[in-house]
Amino acid sequence: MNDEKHFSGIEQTVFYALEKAIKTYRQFAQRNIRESQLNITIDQWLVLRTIKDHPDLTQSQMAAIVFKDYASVTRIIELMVDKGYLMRSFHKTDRRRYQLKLTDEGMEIHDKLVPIVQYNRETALDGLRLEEISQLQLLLQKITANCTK
Amino acid sequence: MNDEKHFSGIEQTVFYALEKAIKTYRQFAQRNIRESQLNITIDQWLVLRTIKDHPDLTQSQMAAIVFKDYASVTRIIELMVDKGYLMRSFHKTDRRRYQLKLTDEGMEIHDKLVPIVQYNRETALDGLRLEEISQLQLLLQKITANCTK
DNA sequence: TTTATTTACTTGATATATCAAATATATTTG
DNA sequence: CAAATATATTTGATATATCAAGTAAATAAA
Repeated sequence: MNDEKHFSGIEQTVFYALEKAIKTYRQFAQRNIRESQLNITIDQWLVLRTIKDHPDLTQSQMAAIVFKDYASVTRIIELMVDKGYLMRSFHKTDRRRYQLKLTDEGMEIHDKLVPIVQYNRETALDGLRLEEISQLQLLLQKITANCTK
Repeated sequence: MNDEKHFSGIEQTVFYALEKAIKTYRQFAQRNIRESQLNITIDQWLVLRTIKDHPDLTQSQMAAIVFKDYASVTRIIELMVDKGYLMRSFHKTDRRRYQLKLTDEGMEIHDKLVPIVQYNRETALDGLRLEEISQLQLLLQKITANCTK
């Protein structure tokens, strides 16, 4: 009789809540970035930031950090080189690699993004207590571990 | 001095854990589906299942349920029609819409998937107590709500 | 009943995810 | 050293996400 009963599946699972949370957060974050007139995607930002903080990583290591495929990292870097946010030069000792560095423009974008990202995170976590956040993180890590075994 | 200190950003945030959990789960789930020789993606499964359970929804309503874009739903349906899992006929009263129905093959795939999905979920949540799962769900919903305001 | 608006869906463009295959260079082994 | 193997990255193919623009039919308004 109750219409809700028909929605017995996906909608109720934690995985649904998980997908929904991450997608909603991404949309929210991307919207705020766009509204700040910054021409960059969240994924590009993740990579940009990682390069800035760890300029000596290989792309594979970087992929592991941002949790992306090698191929995706290649293409994301490509786009940011095209946009003029990144510079590629050959690596001193390993010719298979590139040496990546932020351009001035890349650095500028980076710096402008930091407070926005900060705001996004704080807003998304508004009303959650610190223990709740670590609890959340812990549970997510458990799920990750269960799927890796 | 401590190398860990350099990893001060993305890696530590809940959002990182969130992305990682959902991606790991998806990979895990997709792998299990593939190993069962079933030619379907997780997203196609979500849509297939929704059509089976709620055959009278519009594609927009469906998009809302599986939390996807209209465009994505269109294309996912397209692919499953091509694969022979879905049949499209015109809607009796509204010519803008299609009437969607699972083919016999679609139904077969669906039924084979149910236990696999069940297994995937159980495995991913292994070791989590029921209260923890609802706690997780609650926190995720809070985040979603914070990003929707 | 013509016009305007809304609803349902599709299409195009671009970004990313995933898997497999290809390239090029480094490293290890025999 | 030459051959085998490993590592770093790219490329191709296909699926999905997102946004914007387009089409067609239904509904509301003038």
